[in-house]
Amino acid sequence: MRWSQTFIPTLREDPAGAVAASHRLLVRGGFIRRLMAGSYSLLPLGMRVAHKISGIIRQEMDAIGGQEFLAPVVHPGEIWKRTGRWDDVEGIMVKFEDRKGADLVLALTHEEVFAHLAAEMSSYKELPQLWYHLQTKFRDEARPRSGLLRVREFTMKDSYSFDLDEEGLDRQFEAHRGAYHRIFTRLGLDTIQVEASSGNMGGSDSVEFVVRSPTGEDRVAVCGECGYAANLERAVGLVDQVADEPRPGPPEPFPTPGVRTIAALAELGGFAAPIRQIKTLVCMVGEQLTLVVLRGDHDLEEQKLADAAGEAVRPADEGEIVEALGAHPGSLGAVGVEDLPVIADPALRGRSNMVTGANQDDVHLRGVDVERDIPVDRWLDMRTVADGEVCGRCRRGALAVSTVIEVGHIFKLGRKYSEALGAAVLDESGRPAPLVMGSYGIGVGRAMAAVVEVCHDDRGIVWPIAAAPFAVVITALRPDRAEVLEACEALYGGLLAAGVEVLLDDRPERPGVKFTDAELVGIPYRLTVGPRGLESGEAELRSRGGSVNERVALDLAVHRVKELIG
RNA sequence: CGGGCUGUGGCGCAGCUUGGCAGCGCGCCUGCUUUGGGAGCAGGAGGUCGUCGGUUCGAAUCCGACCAGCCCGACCA
Repeated sequence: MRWSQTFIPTLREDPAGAVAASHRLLVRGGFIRRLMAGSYSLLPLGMRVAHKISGIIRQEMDAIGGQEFLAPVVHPGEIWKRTGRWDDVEGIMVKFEDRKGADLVLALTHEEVFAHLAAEMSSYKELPQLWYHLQTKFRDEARPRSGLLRVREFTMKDSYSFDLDEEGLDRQFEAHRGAYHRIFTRLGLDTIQVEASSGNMGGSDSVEFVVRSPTGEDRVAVCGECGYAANLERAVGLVDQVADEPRPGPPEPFPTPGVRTIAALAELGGFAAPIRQIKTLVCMVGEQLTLVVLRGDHDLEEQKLADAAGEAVRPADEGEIVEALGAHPGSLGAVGVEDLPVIADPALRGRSNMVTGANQDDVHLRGVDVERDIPVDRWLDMRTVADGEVCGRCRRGALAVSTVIEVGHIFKLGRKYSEALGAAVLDESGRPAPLVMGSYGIGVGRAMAAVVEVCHDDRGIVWPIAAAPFAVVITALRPDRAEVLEACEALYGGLLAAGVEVLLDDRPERPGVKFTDAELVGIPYRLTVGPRGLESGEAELRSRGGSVNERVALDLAVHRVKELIG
């Protein structure tokens, strides 16, 4: 393509409010434009990158036996009601009605539709199946942010596997693990595979593919010894043991005027160090107001609690707390509370001589023996692991916590959707068997943004060749001179004939403008053709990453470029 | 949903405190000069100052409501 005739609106300045590098650079480079919060148009350059990424995804999905479909974006509410998600995912699901008043929803994912399609199968002989599509999803996120990293409308490659049994599912799951690894590697992304919570997707196991980046929204823990890696929503570490000095007698109230936080209480002395406090939180677990207690220096990981309890969890509001306990947050405790269930973190097991709130404002209790004084109903691991903690699996290595971008997620779903939607086949013995499903997703735009987060410098994007909108840009200096234009056209024609994706910068701009634009846009190779080099029949060939910087004879340039891009 | 902030030509911003001609930089158009790292000169186009209402002789500016967006948090199939 010719730059002069292509819509590439580059900007000299960062867009207002853009913080993430991928956000700034994709907008400045003319790849994307925002329509509303969390909705972006792909411009020609962005579309080319999206095509590259989709192409790689298709190749790898096809290689593991995937068949490409295209399912609709607007679904009948009916199928979502059948799986129960009509109510479960309230909030981010956009619901509306057609002219007849029938319920419709915008696709947030496609388990229901594909399970519905799978209901047409009738024999185990048709299995296994692996179906996928690249299709728009819409999720009315509470807070879209960071350009393409978290949006409301996006294209996702989602695939769905159907098997007769768990062994089949395991094979498809492992095939996806391999395919995803290859996809991200080809895109230049160094991914970590981490155990993750399945959230309200349901199902047994899930693995996220994540890329280390400070811009990410997720945090994961990775063991340096055994390779254990898990999202903090699930990660398990070993808690350090604390030796308590026993203190005889019942808990003793003491006045703590104005003390509302763990830190403020700790200032009263060593006896109230955070590690010697009991943190009492009040949560709505399902429909039940529940006391949640942890060690003072530990944080609650809500998802771990939700998964362990098998219920949705939300923090109680202040009104609910005061009504139930008669005190405000800051003076709460679980000692002697009989009318509410108490869930405790195992780090509190066996602890004694601790400090906690007395359920009376400005009063705390000391000398609390956890198992003696608190009526614990359930012990559930629900604390957030901390950086440096000992690995919960190998019990030797240290867990390193890092911030990551989630670029892919694979789920073992089991039979939830197939049972709800009647997707079953007859097995060898002639009995109906609900299909065992898996689902697997990659966000195309997020992958694009992740590549930019990882591959950029202070001048702009540095695309890996596999994702680049063009492999080469020919920068024509003084295109108003016939000899320059002729040489560029010859090169351009030669590269096109050789099947190289080439952009000819034929704009009547000054050299500096062209160089900076080429670097901002991030095209991997640049051939510079100007009067100076033409005197010796040469062009200058540079790689955006800096590893190549050489002069090539014009008649060898096509060959040399082919050699470099492979 | 809570907290903080912002809305002024295509982009980035000033002006608002103390009401009185709507400005600057970049970009854009025309001409001339220039051309190996964001050119110079001259001329020019382009704005319901987010929306609605109020105060006032007069509102970008003051007041109210609403809308939109950004950042932090909550939330996140």
